[in-house]
Amino acid sequence: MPELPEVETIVREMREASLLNLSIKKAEVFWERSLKRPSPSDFCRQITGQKILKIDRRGKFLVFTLSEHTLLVHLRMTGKFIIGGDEIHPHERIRLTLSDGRILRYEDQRKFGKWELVDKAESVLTDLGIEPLSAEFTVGTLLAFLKAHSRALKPFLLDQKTIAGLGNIYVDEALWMAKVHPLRLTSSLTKEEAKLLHQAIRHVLTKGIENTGTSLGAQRANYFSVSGRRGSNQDELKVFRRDGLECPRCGETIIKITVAQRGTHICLFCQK
DNA sequence: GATAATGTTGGTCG
DNA sequence: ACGACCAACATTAT
Repeated sequence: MPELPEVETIVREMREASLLNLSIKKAEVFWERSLKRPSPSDFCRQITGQKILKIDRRGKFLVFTLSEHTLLVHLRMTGKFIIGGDEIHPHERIRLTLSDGRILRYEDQRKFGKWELVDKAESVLTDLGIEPLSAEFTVGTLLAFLKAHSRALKPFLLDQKTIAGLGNIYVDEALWMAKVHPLRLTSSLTKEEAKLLHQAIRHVLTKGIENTGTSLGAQRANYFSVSGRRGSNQDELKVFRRDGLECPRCGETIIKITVAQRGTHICLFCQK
């Protein structure tokens, strides 16, 4: 669930919460496999005393630049950060105690998320594709990517090696907005369709960030940001999880199909 | 109460 | 190179 807009929201809220320039006083690992490397004991020993110099996002990764190392965190499906509180939550996997006394807790119900403490972030991030909200991501670059492959559009957009940060929600929304079917072959898109798709991708991601992310459902398992606030972008979704309801553009019933083993929501009238 | 489905990614196997 | 399938895991919906 945390896709680019959700991760971006977390980064911004961490900066606003003044985590920058604090140092890490203590680290505790409650679930070892949430840590990809190094070992829990090495991790705790190495990270203790390091200062948080920068907090950034690359694709769906959170990138913490520390004084000696870089901490990379991928939230996968259910990872989340919470500042404050004291009791250990049942889903809490790792905890950092900061120099001002505050606690940064990492919860991950399904345990898919991963932390990694590395010397150089590049070693992990090199395989990631272009940032879709960067100036380098133009219609021209998208068109070149589309023509370079011949595969279904949806798996292409979900592939982090090409464009970094899109997930199931924002891909369905972007495809609906651009009026293209998820099974269309990348190589078959016209220049005009590529332009619409480029606009749509940037639009849904920008809106998602403005709305501080998408929080589906009412449960705790769903996305909420560092502050505990839910996002509001779920109210803006046009097709995702809206199967059986009317397409907001043409009134046709939205259907759900499977594409690349992922639930996929489309309007068959709008997306041929 | 069993079974299916769930936002992500990485691996294997054709 | 690409897609189908599975695995990691816990919880909710059917």
